[in-house]
Amino acid sequence: MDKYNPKFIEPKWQKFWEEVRIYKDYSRKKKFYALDMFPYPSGAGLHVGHPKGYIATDVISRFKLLQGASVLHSMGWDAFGLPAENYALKNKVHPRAAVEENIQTFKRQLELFGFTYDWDREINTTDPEFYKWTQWIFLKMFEKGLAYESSEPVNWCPSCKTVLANEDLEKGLCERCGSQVIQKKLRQWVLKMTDYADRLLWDLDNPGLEWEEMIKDQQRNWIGRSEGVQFALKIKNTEEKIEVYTTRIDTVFGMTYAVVAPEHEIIEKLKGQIENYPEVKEYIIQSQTKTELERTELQKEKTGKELKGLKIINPFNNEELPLYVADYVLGFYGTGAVMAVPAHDERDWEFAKKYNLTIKQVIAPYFYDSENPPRSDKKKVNRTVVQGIVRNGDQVLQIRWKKFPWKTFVIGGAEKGETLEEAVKREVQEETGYKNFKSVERLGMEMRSEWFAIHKDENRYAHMNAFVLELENKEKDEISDQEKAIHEVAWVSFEDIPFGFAPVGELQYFWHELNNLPSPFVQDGVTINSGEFSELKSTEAREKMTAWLEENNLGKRKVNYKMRDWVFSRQRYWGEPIPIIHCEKCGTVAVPEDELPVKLPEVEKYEPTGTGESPLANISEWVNVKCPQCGGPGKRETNTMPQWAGSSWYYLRYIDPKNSAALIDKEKEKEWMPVDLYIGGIEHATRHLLYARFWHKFLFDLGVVSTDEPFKKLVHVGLILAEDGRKMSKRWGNVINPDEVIVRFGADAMRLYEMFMGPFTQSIAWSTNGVIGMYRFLEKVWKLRSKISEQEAVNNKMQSLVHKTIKKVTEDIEAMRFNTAISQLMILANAFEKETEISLLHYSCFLLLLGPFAPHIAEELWNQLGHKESIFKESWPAYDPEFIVDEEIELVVQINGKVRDRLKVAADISEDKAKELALGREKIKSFIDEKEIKKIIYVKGRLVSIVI
RNA sequence: GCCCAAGUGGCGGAAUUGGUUUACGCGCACGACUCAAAAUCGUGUGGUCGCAAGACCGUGUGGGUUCGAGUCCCACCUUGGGCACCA
Repeated sequence: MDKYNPKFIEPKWQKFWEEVRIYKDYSRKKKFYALDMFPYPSGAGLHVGHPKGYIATDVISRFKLLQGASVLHSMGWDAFGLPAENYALKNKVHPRAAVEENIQTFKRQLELFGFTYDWDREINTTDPEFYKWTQWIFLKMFEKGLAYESSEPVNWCPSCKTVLANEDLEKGLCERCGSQVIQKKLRQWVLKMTDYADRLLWDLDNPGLEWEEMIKDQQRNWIGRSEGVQFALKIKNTEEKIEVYTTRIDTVFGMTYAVVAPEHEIIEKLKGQIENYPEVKEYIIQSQTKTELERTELQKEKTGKELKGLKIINPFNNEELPLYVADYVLGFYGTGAVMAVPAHDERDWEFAKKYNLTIKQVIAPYFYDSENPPRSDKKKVNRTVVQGIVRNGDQVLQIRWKKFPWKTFVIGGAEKGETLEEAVKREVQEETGYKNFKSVERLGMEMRSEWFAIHKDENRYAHMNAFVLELENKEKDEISDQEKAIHEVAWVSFEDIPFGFAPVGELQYFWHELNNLPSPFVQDGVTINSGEFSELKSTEAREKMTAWLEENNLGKRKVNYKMRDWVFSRQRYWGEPIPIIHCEKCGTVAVPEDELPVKLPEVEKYEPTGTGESPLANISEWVNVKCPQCGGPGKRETNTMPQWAGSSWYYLRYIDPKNSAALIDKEKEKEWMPVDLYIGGIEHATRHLLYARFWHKFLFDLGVVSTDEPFKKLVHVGLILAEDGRKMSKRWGNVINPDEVIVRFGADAMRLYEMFMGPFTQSIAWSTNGVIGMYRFLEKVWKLRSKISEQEAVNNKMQSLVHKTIKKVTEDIEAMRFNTAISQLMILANAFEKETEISLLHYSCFLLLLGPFAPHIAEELWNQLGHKESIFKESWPAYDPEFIVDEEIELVVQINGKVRDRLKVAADISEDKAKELALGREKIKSFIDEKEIKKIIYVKGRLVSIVI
């Protein structure tokens, strides 16, 4: 073989690896569990984006193998669920047949890459031996009261004809088919995920959990924990009260009305006393028929109706306040009722504006004391300063630049007839003595956003007022950045503001000030107009008011979550049957464990019925069974589990795939868990990854697993976009099939390219030319064979480069910086190319480093060197720090920070010698000339910086 | 609106964490081999001015800190991603 030809090399070694079970040696001391998110075997087959994550896992697996670890790395199929079923329906085949066919395609495609999968451990979520345990977990949850039936309204997709979990929605639409989801009351199985909410949230902060911060943030957001107070508002002249939930009890004295959601029970209960009940009823019907689209897209115009005749009482001051029904209050969150504080809540404010309700300010901004900034959090302090000016009595204080190095304040104001811009310029010029104004001379040209101007008297106020009004009349995009900047510094009369510190910034704020309205969105500050709770910091007030409510038995602390319980049943055929029997006498009864699995029966028609029943309901011989408890007539649950069930625990099964007695053997579990590295798509951040953690914690509580988190390290794969920069999709016709790439360039070139494209987690467009580049590199490596010499390494420079490469590649693989690892390999290959002879040792070393990325060619060349054993039985090379040190370095000479000269010096040069050499250079002399040298800075091994 | 990430050549991207901006790859230009082309090899490749030596300007924009900023601080702009009436 003279020419590099992957077609001959790759299948040969793939077969070899399988035969010698090179990566199935599980006897080594160190363990490494590498996990890929197993694919959904769709009909389309793989596109080039799919394997990227698998390649990375494989690179690391081979790297760990070479480092002497036993590596668990397998593959399986997540084959239940809507897409498989919809595909089957469309192509008029049985889902099982479709899935089997698709798996074959996927498997064939994956095998082309030479992955280190142990196919003996292959799993399939639709295999009864697998879903037996999915059902078993469900039963355990049922036993513990975590799986329950509910008839709350749920998301229903009219096109897929099934209910969906909150996690299955994308902007209110069905994630699968994009249809508008409606709310429907249906009996459903629900998993009590909220019981685990706190653990799911807090364990994200475990120091051992090496997850990307971004994914943790998404989960935190999704869980949406909020701490607040729930308390009762009595309804005047009745025995009834409504419970409200708030996180801002410190604003309770600003409550000027209360609102209930349209579905709130109080309306029906007290309809006799609601004077305008017909009107209210009509409003409720209207809002219920509003589609989700209207509710969200119609610019959130707030609507509502007063419940006339009902007055609620604020327990803090016994004020009687009106009660409204409005659909901006959500029925399912909190208590479905809120206290409304228009002065400090944007939504309430909008509503109050529209219906002309009282707005009462109860929080004032801080007085800003420059000696004691109000917040310890630096970021927030900055914001505060940026939006405000300090005042002390009649005097405006200048904030010292030393204290706030990020901002310079200019004190002054506009004279009559001056624009604000002119005023600022003038003031700045008058202040030229100011130390840090480097570009005062350029002031004539531009306004700088960091300058603040402050008015001094009413005339100027009026002037500024006009300026702001002028801006208000412009379209948003007509306003230039300059104007925005000016606007930002514009200042208003702070005589109106109780604490002398007013927010400025957006027009909205401004408008409020001009109209003498309280600033609506002050989030934090000091309470005012709050009776005995006045003049407290918000946080303090919150604490005291909560305590007061608790002491008087009027309310209690409560934690709320945005995350809902997991709606766990689907009215579709292709899923795990829920192992429950409904008995008239005994109610819902668990199928006994020894009867598991409850197999999915064959049906003639597996189309969804659309009635809220699954197609299984029609098979009477399957449905009608004896009750396991009383032996009387019972009916099987006909709903099936959602797509995410099997994937919530599959990673455990790879460890012990054939165990028929238990989900997993305890010893084996301890040996392998947790997963050391988990790689997959970011789209699973709030679905699969949350569900899996939830189930894992449940299994932990059961004692089935020994770790409280399943995945130690989690990294997401960056998307591969099409060459046109769009997502790869059949719709655009820009999908690239990996088969074609492998046929043209081989698996090694493709593996290399996908790892070389850029940072692993980043989305980058595919480039076939890039693959060609990798192919050339492999050809180069191939050709280098002819230069191998058995002689010992004598070339010091080459020795150093080889050791540097070992260091770089080792560290880069560990940190998953594959792109720079490959760059380094190329640098070494390029250096080899320039030599007439390459030491055998160096070349062998290079092959070992290349192996994880391009295993086939590495194995072939290793074999050609005369080795009988696989290269992956070798051990990873170590580098010697001694060889990495350069003998000669290039020293940079800077003058005032600019590079003026470079010189080659010995690496161990002394500081004095370096300075002397630098100053002795002709070029440097000519730059220094007659000028005085103020300072010379020396950075070892890098540079000499001369300040003149 | 809120939260997160990111802006560096013609393109994908490097940059020892404050110290030579543009490593490596693609593309492009020129040269060698060839009757020719492809392939391969070699050389060059941020911009402006200049015959040249060289000078100046350059990491989204405007400032700041520093002998020195892609990197740190402040504000703004743009592009992706997530959440979205969650009280």
